[in-house]
Amino acid sequence: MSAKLPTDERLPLYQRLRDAFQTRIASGEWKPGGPIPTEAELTREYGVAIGTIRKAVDTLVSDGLLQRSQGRGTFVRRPDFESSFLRFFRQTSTSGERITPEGQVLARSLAKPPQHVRQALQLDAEAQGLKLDRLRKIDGNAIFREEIWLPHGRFQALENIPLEEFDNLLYPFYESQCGQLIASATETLSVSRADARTAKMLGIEQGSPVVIIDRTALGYDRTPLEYRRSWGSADTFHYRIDIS
Amino acid sequence: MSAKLPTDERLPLYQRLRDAFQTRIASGEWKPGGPIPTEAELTREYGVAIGTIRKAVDTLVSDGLLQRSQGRGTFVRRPDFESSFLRFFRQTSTSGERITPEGQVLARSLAKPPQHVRQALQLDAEAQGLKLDRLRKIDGNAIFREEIWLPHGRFQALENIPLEEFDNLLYPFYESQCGQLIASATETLSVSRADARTAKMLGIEQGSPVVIIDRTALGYDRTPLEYRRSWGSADTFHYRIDIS
DNA sequence: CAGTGGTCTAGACCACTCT
DNA sequence: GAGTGGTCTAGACCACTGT
Repeated sequence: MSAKLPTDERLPLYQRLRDAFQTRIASGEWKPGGPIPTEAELTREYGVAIGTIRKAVDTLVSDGLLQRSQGRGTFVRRPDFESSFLRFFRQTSTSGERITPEGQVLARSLAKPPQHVRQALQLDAEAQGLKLDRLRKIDGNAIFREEIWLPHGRFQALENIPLEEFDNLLYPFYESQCGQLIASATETLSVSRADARTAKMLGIEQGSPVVIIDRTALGYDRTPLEYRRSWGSADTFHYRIDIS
Repeated sequence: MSAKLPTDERLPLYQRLRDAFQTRIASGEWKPGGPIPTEAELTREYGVAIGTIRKAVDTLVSDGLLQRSQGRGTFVRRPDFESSFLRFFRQTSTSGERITPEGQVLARSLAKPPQHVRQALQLDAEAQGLKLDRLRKIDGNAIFREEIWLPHGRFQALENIPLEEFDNLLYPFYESQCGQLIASATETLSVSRADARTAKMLGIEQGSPVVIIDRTALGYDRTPLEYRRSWGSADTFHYRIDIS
């Protein structure tokens, strides 16, 4: 009855189970938002004690991949980037509620990405990239602008969709149009001064401080799927962290 | 044999154990860097199963308060702020190793702290604060400057120590001189432009972008012990986060 | 009510560290 | 070798969710 656990036999059982679960999420067998089998079922399927199953699930829960709900089941978590990103540019005026800024794709092109983008997306020198220029607004005010690079191979479907039909949130859009799921991301934050183009788009003075956020977004199998650079006025920027 | 667990009886055992452990850390009974009793001893002392002890310890480990070491024991973690803070201002030139910047206290004064500091330190309107002006350098180059506010009551010992005798790292210094232990902190990051004083101290142009980090540091019992504002040139600033 | 995850127990054996 | 934390098992009972 016990299913095969392909990973290294020397590893602890619960780690091998975690890898197996992660693979089932990455492959789409366990779908984002959907439930995974119950602990009792997994116990039967893998032939291990329920405590071991629980420990494997625990690690994925603390990694943010799964979500438990007592009495209902355990679910594949759908990561919520847009709001997490927004925390950076906190509107001082707002009532404190979460607002998702509008997103408008201004331009699209097919080109060879520059070297640092190639590296982030792990593309070889000849690979083509799909580039999107995008503006994010709240209440009609430009908050930040974005340059997005996608590996052409996986995102061909986006090539012919009219720009007006791009959704406000891109990650669900990637999922519905291209079957590509974003699972996690790494961001690097730095500060620079606005160039002419950025200043014009954001309605700020050229040379005034801007925050730059570089994001590489990964799929469940940790393949890089998107590289994104965002520019926002530094004035509205506040970021909070807890250390221990 | 079972020790008393003062916290709410309706809470799960492992959470009440965690609270009890946290209290023993906060009180100094379990000292930073030192070992806590073995799991077997705790099992006897509290009269619960070892698995429950382990779960309580697990939560404190993932909170960063404890650290396990197989075969040796479990230890109270001494948080390592200085290096974590440094990650922000990463030297592009360096070899990638961790360097602790030198810290030099330039001035000290006793004054009523401004309102936002009072609030952060939870001081009443009449309370006095000890203020330190400090410069942090790497290889003799100023990296950032700091303004530090301490509640006078707990830090009186610092009042008469010659400024040259302040250590490079303040948190161990607080511990040895005043018996005050820092356990965690919250930081807020924002961007501004250098005023005349900051520009001069950092050797940058007035008006150029600077990163401001506001930190409130807490003791193990979550009492605010230090408020600190740091200014650094935005050019050398890079901060990395992982989202999921 | 049946089914889910949450808590708790008791004990076996393993892997590592120190002396 | 003695003692520590790490892994794994097996099973009992509780709390919550949906029907």
